Amino acid sequence: MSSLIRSCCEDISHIPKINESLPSKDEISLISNIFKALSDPIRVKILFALLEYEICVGEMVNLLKLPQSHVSHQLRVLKKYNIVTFTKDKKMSFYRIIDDDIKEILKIALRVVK
Amino acid sequence: MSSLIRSCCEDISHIPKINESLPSKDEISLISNIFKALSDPIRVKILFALLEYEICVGEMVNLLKLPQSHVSHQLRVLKKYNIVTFTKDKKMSFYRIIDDDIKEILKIALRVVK
DNA sequence: AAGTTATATGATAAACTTTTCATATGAATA
DNA sequence: TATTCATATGAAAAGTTTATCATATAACTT
Repeated sequence: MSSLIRSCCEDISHIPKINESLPSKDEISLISNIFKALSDPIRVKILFALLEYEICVGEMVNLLKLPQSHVSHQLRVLKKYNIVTFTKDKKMSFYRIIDDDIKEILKIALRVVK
Repeated sequence: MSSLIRSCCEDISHIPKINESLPSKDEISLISNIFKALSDPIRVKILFALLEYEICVGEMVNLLKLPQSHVSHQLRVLKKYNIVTFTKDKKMSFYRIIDDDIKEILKIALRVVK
């Protein structure tokens, strides 16, 4: 992983080769959407809480100490980008992370900043 | 990883336990900054190109077909959040990804969208 | 059925990001 | 040292996101 090829506009072009190796336009857009979902500290805090818990909105309000509508809006962003889903039980919605790969991304990011 | 504890504002509080398990405020802010850096499709494209290459700005302009100042500004964002660094050689700046963990995050995100 | 509780939605102001154009810097070459 | 080329920076318009308040919905309770 550490010996990188150098690509420069002066020498013979690596661009066709690089272009072949890149994800498609749609994939790139979906990938950047995942990271957009994770790019806010409140949402990151929610997601670290959801690593091992399934949490209802009221409990998140207690955890985050933010207005309930603010918490709901943040959960909406996470839902919109397919990071979380929820199960209804009585009056409550219990949120959880959909994909273990997202948990893995969060754990690696924590390792990076540690 | 799949058996989650349910935390609800109605029953005995899991909040002290959850709070202990969470990264600090500063760590959460740094983590969300990593994701902010990755939250734009142009920057994601740049980073996938940098997975196996060290690329100068002019070559990125050729690859992305965007104005040179736009590419420079995007690289600035990636530098600001410590995702990339560069080596000067003659008149040129060759950019590369600093940390293999960031490469790992990008590869996992690609797997998620595939 | 009326009241209460849990969550979601809509509208909007404030804050931030993206994109562009123009220009600056700084290194190499004539 | 003047010119050229590669990259960086600054300012500003356009676009997007965040945070807040007010209100809506929907499901239980009385």
